[in-house]
Amino acid sequence: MPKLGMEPIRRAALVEATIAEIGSSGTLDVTVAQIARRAGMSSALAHHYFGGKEQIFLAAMRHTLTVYAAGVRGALAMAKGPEQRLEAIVRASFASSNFRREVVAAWLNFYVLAQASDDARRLLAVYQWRLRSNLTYDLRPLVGARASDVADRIAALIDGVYLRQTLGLKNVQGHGQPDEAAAVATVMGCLTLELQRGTT
Amino acid sequence: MPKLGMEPIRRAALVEATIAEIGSSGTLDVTVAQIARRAGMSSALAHHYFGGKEQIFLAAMRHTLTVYAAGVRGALAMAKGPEQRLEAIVRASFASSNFRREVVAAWLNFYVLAQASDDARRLLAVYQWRLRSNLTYDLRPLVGARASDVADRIAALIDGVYLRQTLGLKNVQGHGQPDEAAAVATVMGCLTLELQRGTT
Amino acid sequence: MPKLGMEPIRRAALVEATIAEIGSSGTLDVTVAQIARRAGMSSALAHHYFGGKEQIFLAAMRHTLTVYAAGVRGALAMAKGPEQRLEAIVRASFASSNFRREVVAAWLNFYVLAQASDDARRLLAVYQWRLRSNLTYDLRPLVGARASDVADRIAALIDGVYLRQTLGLKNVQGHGQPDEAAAVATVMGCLTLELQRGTT
Amino acid sequence: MPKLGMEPIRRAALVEATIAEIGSSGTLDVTVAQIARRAGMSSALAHHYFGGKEQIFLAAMRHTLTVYAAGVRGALAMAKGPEQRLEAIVRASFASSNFRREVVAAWLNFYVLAQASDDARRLLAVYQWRLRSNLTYDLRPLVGARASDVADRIAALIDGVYLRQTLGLKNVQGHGQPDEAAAVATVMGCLTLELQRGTT
DNA sequence: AATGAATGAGGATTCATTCAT
DNA sequence: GATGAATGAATCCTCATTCAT
Repeated sequence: MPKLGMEPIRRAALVEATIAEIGSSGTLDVTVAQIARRAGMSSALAHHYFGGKEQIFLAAMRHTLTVYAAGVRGALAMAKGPEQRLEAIVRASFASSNFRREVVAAWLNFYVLAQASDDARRLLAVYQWRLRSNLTYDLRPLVGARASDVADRIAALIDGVYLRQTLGLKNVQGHGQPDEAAAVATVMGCLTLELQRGTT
Repeated sequence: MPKLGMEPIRRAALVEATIAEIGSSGTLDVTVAQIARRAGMSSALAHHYFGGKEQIFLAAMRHTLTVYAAGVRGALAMAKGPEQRLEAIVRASFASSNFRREVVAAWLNFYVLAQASDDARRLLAVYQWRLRSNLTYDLRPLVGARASDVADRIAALIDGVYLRQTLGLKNVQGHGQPDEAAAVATVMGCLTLELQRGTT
Repeated sequence: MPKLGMEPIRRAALVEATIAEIGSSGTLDVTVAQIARRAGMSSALAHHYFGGKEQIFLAAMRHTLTVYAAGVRGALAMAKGPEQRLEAIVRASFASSNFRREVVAAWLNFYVLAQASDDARRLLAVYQWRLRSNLTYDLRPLVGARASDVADRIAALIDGVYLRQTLGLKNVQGHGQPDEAAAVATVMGCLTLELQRGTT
Repeated sequence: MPKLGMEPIRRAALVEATIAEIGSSGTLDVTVAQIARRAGMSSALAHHYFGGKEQIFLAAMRHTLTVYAAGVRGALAMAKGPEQRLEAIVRASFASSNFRREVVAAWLNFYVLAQASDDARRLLAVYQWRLRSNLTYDLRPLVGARASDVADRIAALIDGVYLRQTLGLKNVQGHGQPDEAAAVATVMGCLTLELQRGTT
């Protein structure tokens, strides 16, 4: 029962399915047919709407990064002062919407995709640039000239926690399923020390 | 001219070629034929020696991790006292033998491989366990009960620096090519603060 | 705004588009979607009007041959006597309405279509039969019993000139774009000799 | 039972099969699988040896043109004097090795291929150039300045006879199966008149 | 020890065609 | 009348893997 205006619905379904499929296989070795099946349509339709596999991947990536960015933006909107804002960024980074098994696995694979696709690399670069920019902005009043270095450290730490999470091992001290609290604690531990040290 | 004792030579050549090929493509989407060609032999011979593609990958992984472990061990042997030993671990992690573009790219892909292969996951788990164990051992006398948390933090930070390096962006403040000094500085910055805080 | 009597307009547009598309690609490897797009409608509508791809092709063929036949008929109507009529046929064959790059390319492909489609073969056969018939009729009084042979020769020559034109090479001595005058000269050269020889 | 030196054998088999397949379908719409099956191997092997479908087609074309050229060369070697040489060319053009149903059909399709492939176009251009060159060379002493025009005429006539043959209609007065004698007669009829006219 | 030969399985992509609106 | 939606069926091509030599 074909209707009009299916395109956005189909595209969204495919993006979700792509993340889920990458997440569940842990790999980019996912066929368009698998993705399409999970999204409830034929692979031909997937091609029709996206033009090709890489574009499907890129759309999934864009979506993931957009959701992440929205989370950070929302958290920042409610935070008062640099300290709160920094913690908001960290918490948003591990909010349950992003820090789920499948999303984390997809994230890892986006880094791989970025090795081969310029578009993908650009997307990731923007994400990193924004994160670093956000961190630096709020670190400046707190740690002065060290802001830049500290931002790098925190950003790397966040990515590192994500990366370790992909193994499904206890990233900090717990479970196996992503542990938001532990992840936040790991990063905040570092951040706290930096803030204590201050601008020296 | 078939020779005796060719096996170890062939295997080593294939392992090197595998890392190089993964490194240069940035992906596990590498054909056995490519690897074999780079190693100067037919793909049939590669199969003969390793039995299959996955085993080639695993051997490459094992090799990479072994080289890394040897580097750490060597560095530890010359270090005196916990502080020196900790720094030795960090330095070894970014020693030029490991921290090269292609090796870093391979490393990333090993994390992906670990998502799909139990053997690969085990190898990475051992690496992480060993790193954490080393760190905890030397942190204990310096930060007491916090050793475990700090070890997690440092380990995650190291992996994060690696991960960011894959994008070829400035991982800390510079360049584009792996910058050993910057990487060490990033991690040591965190470690120093932790040590300053001590056991409180 | 659906209108009445759209059918003939749509059909004509599709036929034109088909010839143009075959002409510009040089091949029958043309998708219905391409044709429909060029004709300014959806491919579904193209199917609606023609029932299928082959019928679209056949319609384009029929149209091309019809235009050609009309050209010949018109030219014959104004010619006096066998010689003039023969020349009229030759001239009409290379009149600019037919002897255009895209039409020539389409023509070539109709020969290919005729290999696979009986309907197409019939259409071409009729064209050839008519041409031969026209030629023979006017040759008879001029070359007597040789009329049949000469007609074959002239007909083959006309087709040969068309065929060579598809390569875009100098069909006779010049250019690259269809050269009506040169084509006519080539054929008339042969015809003139035959007429000079007469009925012997 | 794999042997060595299979490559030339396989390639030859594929070339033959390609011509046969194009000939029997009358189209370039032939799948690699069909060709490979006819040649007694898997389609994968066909790709292995040729790299792709277009190259298979080009090889078939090259082969066809090479056989034709060899035929002409052989005929010329035994001919004495311009007249004999000219007739030799014409006869060779319709020798049974070339003038077979399937080869003629393939020939037609090579013209189509030439519309889309530069390599194919080049091959056909070389054939035409050689034919024209051969004709002109021997026509010069017989028809003087008209050599060039006459060569064009004869060449076009030869191609036209081929083209008409693709329809399987009586190209001259007979049969349905290629009629070598009739074809030769058609072309020689024209040539004879030209020679009689001489250099005027 | 080493490889050319060979293939089955699979995957991205295209396209004619159908259908509900 | 007209079209977006949707798909099954192909087709080209790749590749890991096997085997006979």
